[in-house]
Amino acid sequence: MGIYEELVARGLIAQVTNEEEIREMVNNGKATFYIGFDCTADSLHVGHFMALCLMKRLQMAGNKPIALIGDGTTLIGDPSGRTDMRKMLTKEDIRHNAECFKRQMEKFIDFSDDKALMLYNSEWLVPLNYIELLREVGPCFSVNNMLRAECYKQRMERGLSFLEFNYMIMQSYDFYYMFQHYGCNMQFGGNDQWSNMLGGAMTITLLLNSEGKKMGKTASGAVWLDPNKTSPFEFYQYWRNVGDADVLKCIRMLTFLPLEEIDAMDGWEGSQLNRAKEILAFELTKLVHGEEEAKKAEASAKALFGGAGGGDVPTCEIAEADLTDGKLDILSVLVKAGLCPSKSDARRNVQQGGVTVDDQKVTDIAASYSADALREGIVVRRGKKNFCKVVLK
RNA sequence: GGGGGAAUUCCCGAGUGGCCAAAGGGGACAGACUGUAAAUCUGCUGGCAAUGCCUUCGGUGGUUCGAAUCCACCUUCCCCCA
Repeated sequence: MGIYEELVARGLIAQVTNEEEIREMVNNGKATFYIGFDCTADSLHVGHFMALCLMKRLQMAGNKPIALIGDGTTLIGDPSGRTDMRKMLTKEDIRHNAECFKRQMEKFIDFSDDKALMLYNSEWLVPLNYIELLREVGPCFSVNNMLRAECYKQRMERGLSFLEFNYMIMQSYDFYYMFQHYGCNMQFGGNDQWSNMLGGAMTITLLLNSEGKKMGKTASGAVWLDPNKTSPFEFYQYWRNVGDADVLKCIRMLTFLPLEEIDAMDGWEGSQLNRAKEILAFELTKLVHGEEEAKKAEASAKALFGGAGGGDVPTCEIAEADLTDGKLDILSVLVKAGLCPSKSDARRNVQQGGVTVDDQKVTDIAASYSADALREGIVVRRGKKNFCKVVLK
C-alpha cells in the first residue's frame, strides 16, 4: 500500500485536483509540496498539527515538504471563513511569530540536508512591483470567477475590501514562484482553502468534530503545541475528553499507529471507547511533548480521576503576603489558583457544590485555610476537570 | 456627493424616561445521571467589604430629581440614489 492509499484510509484527503497524477508523484516520492502557515500567533496550535503530521508522513515516504511561512500574506489577512476582517499585525510581530513556528516545526520535520525547506513568502511578495504584477498575472485571473468563489460570497454580504480580495492572487503567486524556483509541484491546504488554491492541489480534511466545528479550541482559547501556553497535562486532557463520535477519526488522522491496529478499535463501543481516548491522548502527547511528558500526564490523569490523589497537577504558588490573618479563604484560593475569574464566580461554584479541597467538598463560602495547611499544599478542584495544587511558599 | 438606518452584557437579540445589572435564545460554567463521552434535567452567567454599594447599553458633552431610552456633536458599519 502506498502512502497515498494510506492517507485516504486515514481520511486525511478531502479533495484533489488530479488524483492519478498526484498519487503517482506521492507514491514515488517525487512530490515537492508546500503547505502554508499563517503566522498570526506565536505558537502553532492543534489546527496546524494535522498539517505537520501530513508533512511528516509524506516526508517519510520520500517526498520533499516545503513549509511556507506566510509572513507576506499575513500582512494582508485571509478572508476565508472569516466574517470579520483580520486584524493587521506589525512586521515585528510577524517576524517573531515566524521564528517560533520554525522552532516548533523542527521537532517534527527533518530540515537537514535539504530534505525539507522552510520559506518565507515575503521574500518574493514584498519586492513585487504593482505594475509588473498586473501585467504578468493580472490577465490570468477572472474577477467573475473569483467572485463566484464560496469564500468571497460570504464576505460579499458584509463587505470585502480590495486588500483581502487580493489574497487569492498572492496565494497563487506563491505556488507559481515556488514552482519556478524550488521545483514545487504540489500544494496542500485545509479544506476551506480550496478556492484559494485551484490548481495542482489537494486539500486535507479539516479536523472537525462531529458538530462540524473546527477542533482545537477550548474555552480558554486554542490548544497550543507550545508547552508554556498549553501544558502537556492540559494537552493530554483535551484529547482525553473528545466526544465518542470523534475518537476514532482523531486516532486515524493524527496518530502514527498502524492502520490495522486502528481498524481493530473500530468496533469498540461504550466504555471501551474510553480506552481508545487514553490511547489517543497518550499518543498525541508523546508526539508533541515526548514520551516522558506523556507518561507523566497520563499518570496525573489516572491519579486524579482514579481518586488516589497526588500526581503531577498544575501547581500554583502563593506568598505570605496573600494571606490575611495567617489564613486564606476558599474564594481567594480559587481566584489565586486561576480556577475562577472572580470571587463572585468562586462563590457561585462553592454554593453549587462544585468545589473540592483535598477530595472534601467545600460547602461553606467562608471556609479558610491556615498557613500551615497551605505550606503542605492543598489540591483544589473546581468542577470535574479543573485542578490546581496550591502551595504557600 | 445626496438620503435613510444601525451600534445593548461572551454571541444573537428585546428594551424608546424611573419597576433595568437590563426579557428571550445560544454558548460557557456548576449539579444530577454517566464512562473524564453524548443526550437529558436543574441551577447559574458584570464586580465588590453583598438585605447594600459600584461599573456597564459605540464615544464626548447636554436636558432632567432621574437617561440604555431624549438632544447635540463625533466614530464605525449597513442600505438606497449618484
